Amino acid sequence: MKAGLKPRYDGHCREGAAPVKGVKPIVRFRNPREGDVVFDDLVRGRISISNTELDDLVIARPDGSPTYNFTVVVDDVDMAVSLVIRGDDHINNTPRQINIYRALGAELPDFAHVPMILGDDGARLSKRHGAVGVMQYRDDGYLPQALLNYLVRLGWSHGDQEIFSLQEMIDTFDIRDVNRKASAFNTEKLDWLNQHYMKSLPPAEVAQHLAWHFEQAGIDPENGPPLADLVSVQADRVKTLCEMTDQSRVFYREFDEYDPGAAHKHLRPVTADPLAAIGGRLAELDRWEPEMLNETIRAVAEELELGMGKIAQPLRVALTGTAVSPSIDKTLWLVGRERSLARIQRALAFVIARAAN
RNA sequence: GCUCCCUUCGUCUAGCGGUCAGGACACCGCCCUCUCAAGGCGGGAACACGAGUUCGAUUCUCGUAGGGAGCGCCA
Repeated sequence: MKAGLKPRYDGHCREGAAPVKGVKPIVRFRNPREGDVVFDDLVRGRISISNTELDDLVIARPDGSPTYNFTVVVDDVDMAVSLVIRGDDHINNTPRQINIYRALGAELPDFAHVPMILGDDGARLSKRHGAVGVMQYRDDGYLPQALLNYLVRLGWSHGDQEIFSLQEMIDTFDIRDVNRKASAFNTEKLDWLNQHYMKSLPPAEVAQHLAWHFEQAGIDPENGPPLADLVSVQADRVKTLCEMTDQSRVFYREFDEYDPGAAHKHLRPVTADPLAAIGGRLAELDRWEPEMLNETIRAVAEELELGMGKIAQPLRVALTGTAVSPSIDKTLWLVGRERSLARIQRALAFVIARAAN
């Protein structure tokens, strides 16, 4: 090491030696001393390394158990593995392994060393930092299609195409097109893809995944609108199924109290009449569909000569307890007839009580 | 220290000697609008650096810098 050389085996028993009493020997691989090991990596291209850089590595310990670089080769030869795809941290091991393949008289597989994936912050993923199991993404509310699509585009591309169905991935993917550079995971783009799939997949399919999240959150889907209906209106308002679940509670359960800010701003005494008028008109409806709900609200607004803002916001707070929800017709639709009428009455009572103070 | 690998917008990428260096996410602006979104339109934003090769380099070669990996009787 002082001479700037690598620490390595001195070749003491390279040409063979008699067993030494009291010493349990290890077994080393007799690596060629001259020439280069050259291989064509499917993603890196031609890689060449001199045999002088390779040591006579240990392949069996004193107890006879084999070591990694040896077992990997033996195992892959046994299984007739024809293509080895692994992280690029194994590039340095490959020449040693190739020499073992040759010594074994085995056919060489193709090698493809793919770069690793970095975290959102560009730092390497590790157990301590950022690394998670795939199922974590389900827990976090991502659809399988979104994760797959995101991952396939990380380090690989097919022209300018961003959206890939599973079949398209299978048809167009080629390991040779994979990039050599490590890429950073970008959750914002995953979010975008997730929303894309929530919006474009059949609502019923998304609903199946959503049902799992409802169960996790302890919400009974039977206590409100069909999940597919929910998906159709919430998909373009949230990034994940978790958000969708969180923001949809109000359609399945009563809320405790109004958001203070929203109530203060929108449930004012002046809204009593409009709310009462809307409640009355909605009660007369014989069907409860977005289109007629929308017409009804607009008609009331027109009759009272109020802008939609003056009508929709108080109603929104009445229905959901907050100032943010889907468009007012869809909100009414999802809350459902009975629950909507009841909540309007509740808001009315709140407004009247407030006026009395 | 030695060896190997990597380097285009903030991020994911297209490019494979001649392009106004293209797309996507994100960001900014405008439009739409009952809130929040979604959507539409537009905008800013990159070839790490230095030498070569060449009529011409993002592209080919060699250096430099920066980053990563390996140099185990761990996998």
